Amino acid sequence: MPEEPRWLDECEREAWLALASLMFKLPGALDAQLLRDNDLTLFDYFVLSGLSMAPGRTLRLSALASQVSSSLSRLSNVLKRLEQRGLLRREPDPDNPRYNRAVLTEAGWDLVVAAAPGHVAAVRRFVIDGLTPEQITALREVACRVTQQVNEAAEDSRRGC
Amino acid sequence: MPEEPRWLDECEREAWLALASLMFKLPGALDAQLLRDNDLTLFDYFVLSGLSMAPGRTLRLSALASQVSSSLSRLSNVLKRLEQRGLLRREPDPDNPRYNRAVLTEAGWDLVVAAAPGHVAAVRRFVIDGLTPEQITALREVACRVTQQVNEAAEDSRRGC
DNA sequence: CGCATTCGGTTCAAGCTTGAACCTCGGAAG
DNA sequence: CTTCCGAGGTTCAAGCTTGAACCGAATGCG
Repeated sequence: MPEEPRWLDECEREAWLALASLMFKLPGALDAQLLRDNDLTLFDYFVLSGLSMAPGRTLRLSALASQVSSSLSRLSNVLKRLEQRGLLRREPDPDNPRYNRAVLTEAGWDLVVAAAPGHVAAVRRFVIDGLTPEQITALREVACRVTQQVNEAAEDSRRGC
Repeated sequence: MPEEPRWLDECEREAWLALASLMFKLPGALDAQLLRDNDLTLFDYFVLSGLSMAPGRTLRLSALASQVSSSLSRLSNVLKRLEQRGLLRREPDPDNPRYNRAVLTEAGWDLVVAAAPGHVAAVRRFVIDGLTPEQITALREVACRVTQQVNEAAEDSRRGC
């Protein structure tokens, strides 16, 4: 249906290629640090850290999934592994027993506390410390905007079923 | 070794979380469009597109790997699949027969040409069209900077062996 | 000359992600 | 009442990525 598509101009192309390069490399770099030092992937860390900041160190699974931008399927698999390592438990939500929640254990909390400094240092090294304050603000705005566009598209295509 | 780590302030944290969210969602959204419409992953597309823009539609494997920010191992696996689909060939480099090159076939070229409009439209929809020209420039600078930091860290750790 | 290292690339096993299929439970609609 | 549907989760097979081990060909370097 696109008769003559609108190609990217030079500036847009460079921005997109740079972003693509970032997307391909940054996750690997952060994964590598966490795996080496704490035997966690970046995704594992986000899950545990998300729980650690929630009231009662607890979240409903679907809330957790949306917080870490993942499918329920992926989250379920990861939770199984983390539960086997004793870092969290799954249990029915006492308020509404048809929901499940994930609860961070003491061991899970300790691991987040132990992993956080190294992880934050890596985020600084790779991302934050190379940028000016204006660039950090711009990054936040751009990334929020893009995330929002992606979410809207996802909702649209759900509606379009 | 980190006595009291430098945590992220509110602004830095927001920027980092937004970027993380982007990194988790954007690749999936672009993959989904290409898979649905052209049976290619984003990574496949970058490989084919990289070849299509190279002189002679040909690149040495290691040059291609660095262009698409991937390990040689990953590239080798992907090339095997793309070669089986007849989209490219591998052959020794005539200039220096100990190197191998990947050469885009006619079918590969046709597929890139067919896939490009839809892919560009998705990049516009998810990324470019939501941003002002200043934001696009800022994005390029930020993403370049981050990529560079990651590359430097990778080189450092290679040196540090 | 010979030894070791590096570079370019491939392969393999282990682990991770994805999407589809499935299950259960609680409404809403007929 | 019962039938249907959707939301919350889980599971499974298929496919992808990763890192380590490996190979052959050059290129030091002693």
